[in-house]
Amino acid sequence: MSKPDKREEIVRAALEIIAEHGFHGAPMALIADRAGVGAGTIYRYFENKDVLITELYRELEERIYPVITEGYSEVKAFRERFLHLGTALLKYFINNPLDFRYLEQFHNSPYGVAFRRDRLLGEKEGCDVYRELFDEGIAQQVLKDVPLPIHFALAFGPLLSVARDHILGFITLDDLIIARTIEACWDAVRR
Amino acid sequence: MSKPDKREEIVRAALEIIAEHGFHGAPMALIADRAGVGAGTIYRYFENKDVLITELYRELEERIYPVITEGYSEVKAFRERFLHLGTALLKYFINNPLDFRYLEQFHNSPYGVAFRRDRLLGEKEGCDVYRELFDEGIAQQVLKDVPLPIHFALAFGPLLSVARDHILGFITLDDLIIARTIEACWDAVRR
Amino acid sequence: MSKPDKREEIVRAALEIIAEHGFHGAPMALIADRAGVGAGTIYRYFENKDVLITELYRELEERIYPVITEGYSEVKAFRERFLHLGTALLKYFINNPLDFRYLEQFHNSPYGVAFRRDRLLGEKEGCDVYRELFDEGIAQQVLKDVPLPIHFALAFGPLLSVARDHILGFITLDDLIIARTIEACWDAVRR
Amino acid sequence: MSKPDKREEIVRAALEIIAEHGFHGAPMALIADRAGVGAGTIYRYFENKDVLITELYRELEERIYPVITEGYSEVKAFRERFLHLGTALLKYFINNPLDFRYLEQFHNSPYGVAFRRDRLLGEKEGCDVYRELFDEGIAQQVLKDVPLPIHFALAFGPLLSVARDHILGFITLDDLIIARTIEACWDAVRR
DNA sequence: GATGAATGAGCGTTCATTCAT
DNA sequence: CATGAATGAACGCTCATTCAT
Repeated sequence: MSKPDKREEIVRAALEIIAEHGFHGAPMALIADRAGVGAGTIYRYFENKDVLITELYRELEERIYPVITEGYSEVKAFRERFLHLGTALLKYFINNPLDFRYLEQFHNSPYGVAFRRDRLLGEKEGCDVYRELFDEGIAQQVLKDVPLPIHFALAFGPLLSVARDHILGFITLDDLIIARTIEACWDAVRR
Repeated sequence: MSKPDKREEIVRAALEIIAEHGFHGAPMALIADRAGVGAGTIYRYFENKDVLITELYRELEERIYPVITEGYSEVKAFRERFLHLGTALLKYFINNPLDFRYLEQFHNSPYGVAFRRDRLLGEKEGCDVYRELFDEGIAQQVLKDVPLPIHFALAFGPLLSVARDHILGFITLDDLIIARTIEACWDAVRR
Repeated sequence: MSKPDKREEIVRAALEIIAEHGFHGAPMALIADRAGVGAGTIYRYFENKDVLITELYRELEERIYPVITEGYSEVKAFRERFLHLGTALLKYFINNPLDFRYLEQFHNSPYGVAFRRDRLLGEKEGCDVYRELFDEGIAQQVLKDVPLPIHFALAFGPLLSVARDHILGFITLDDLIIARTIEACWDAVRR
Repeated sequence: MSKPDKREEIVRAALEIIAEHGFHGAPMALIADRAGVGAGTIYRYFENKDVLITELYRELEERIYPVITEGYSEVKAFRERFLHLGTALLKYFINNPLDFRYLEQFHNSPYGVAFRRDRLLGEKEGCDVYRELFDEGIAQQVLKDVPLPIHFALAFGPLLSVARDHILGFITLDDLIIARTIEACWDAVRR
């Protein structure tokens, strides 16, 4: 197993175990085991558990981005673009429940809060397609006159909630319901 | 300090610490300290940490209910009732950030999932005003034709997200923004 | 409930619980509960748990003595007396399994060792019928020429072992087997 | 210190402390200390305290067996074989008082009872020399006509009692007394 | 005298991290 | 580089004992 391979295995193992059992149900020794490496090896690639967790988050973001933006064109109508990005994200979550559950764990934790604070304040790079789209929508007065974070909430709030319910088995989403949900989000944000 | 006082102090301390640091950042010894009682004392009132956590959740629910429903009248127009309940809940969260953060911690944890499963399947009692309202709205075709959990997501998803952002200091809500946010949620669910 | 009653209830409860679950499976609070008294009340009658345990032992000894010696006559033949005392003790244990298990717990513990040391060294009073009988047997050369403790071992060792097996359900004793067992013990000690 | 060394040290420390103070007088931390290892280290070798206790018991059994059976020959006369096994066991106990006291603690505890039940019912392997010897003696009518457990009681009961007395300093055994004691046991079991 | 709520030392156990090999 | 045995601080929880009522 070559060096980058080990790193990858560690990240994969961490994703699986943390998504399923949470940060505190994921001992480093178990992650190492599942990754097929020694416990000490993790510390060659990640300074400590916190770094591993944060790094994994960043990798997930990067993995999602190209999937979301596939077929996305900035020349399409605004509404269409909104629906595209919403639908793509929701479907990504449904198809990658481990990723979703990890992201949820992360957001709902001290890690996530600190991360988000950096994002908002430091203007670090993120899933900026969304930001650009909303900024444009506000500028063009297609979207309601509320601050950006409210729009994020109106769009992503239901989306995450619906994804969670689906993954936990409380509802079963199909294409029709997905479409109606995203359109409802559109009703929320549009003027 | 009288008997019920101690229980109350324990509950208060647990709320504070868990809201701030999560379940795993809240050792029983620290809760006891903050409550001004001995470590063993907690176990006179709560069988174990899990029970304390679940019980605290239930108490919060009970505390919230009357506040939410104050001034709520079933004879008012549907839209008005929706706005009332949404606004009341959001304001409650803003005014009681510890409660909000605790509820978030709870929902995003095995406790919360199990709890919710019971709610959905067992039809246990809960914040049923919401359920009744949505059921009525669907029946009367005031609301969009999507399953109940989708409506919950469309209404509560943004609300929780907005409350979180406010409490974490990412935005500052005022009455106007609150009103616009809830109205946007109304746009999402209404036909 | 009058004062001596409470003491009696405590002793009874302690016997039951300790016999069943051992010293460490018998919290004072549980004993108090079973006795129908407050936890603090035990300390009015017994200085601490150790004293309760030792006191209970002494009471059992006193309870056993008259049962054992009933119908016992020092004028009967030596062998007959031996068989009487052996049979009586074994039957007592079988009929009072709680007593037996308590005594076993006690003997096999620091308490028991200290107690026995006092007995042997300090010549404190005990179940002296046995001692007198064996002393006489040795003096009269009816018994083998080995020290007194060896005789105790030869007589009581099998007896306790057999009682334990019966109480634990490994064997079922009847009058015939009991008789044969005690006679075998007689073969062991007699010249 | 190499790996098996640590395990050995832990086992030795556990034997010492438990033999001296009983299971409940032997905190894991103390065992670790005495073994010269960290508290957590014990758990690398033994899943938990119960497993350590049971494992230690098994090791003692295995340690004893070859000592007992040294010079034992199945072709010798029955009486001689009985005396050999009895004497060997008693001497082993005298020479290894820690082993003896540990075994006593074990037998007189839930562990021991469960263990023995398995032995009797499940026909698991154990110190089967004894069983075979007694079975043969019963079959050949050399031994009295009583069930096997009675024979065990008649032979081991006094033996354990005598060993205990010696180890606690209540008597001092020498070869003569040992021989007489075992011969007395022989008188007990033989027809 | 009787109570039982309160205590806190002490237990068995876990796990992030280190470091000799 | 990689390992995994070793660590020990920290956890949740128990229970003998005390003392205000």
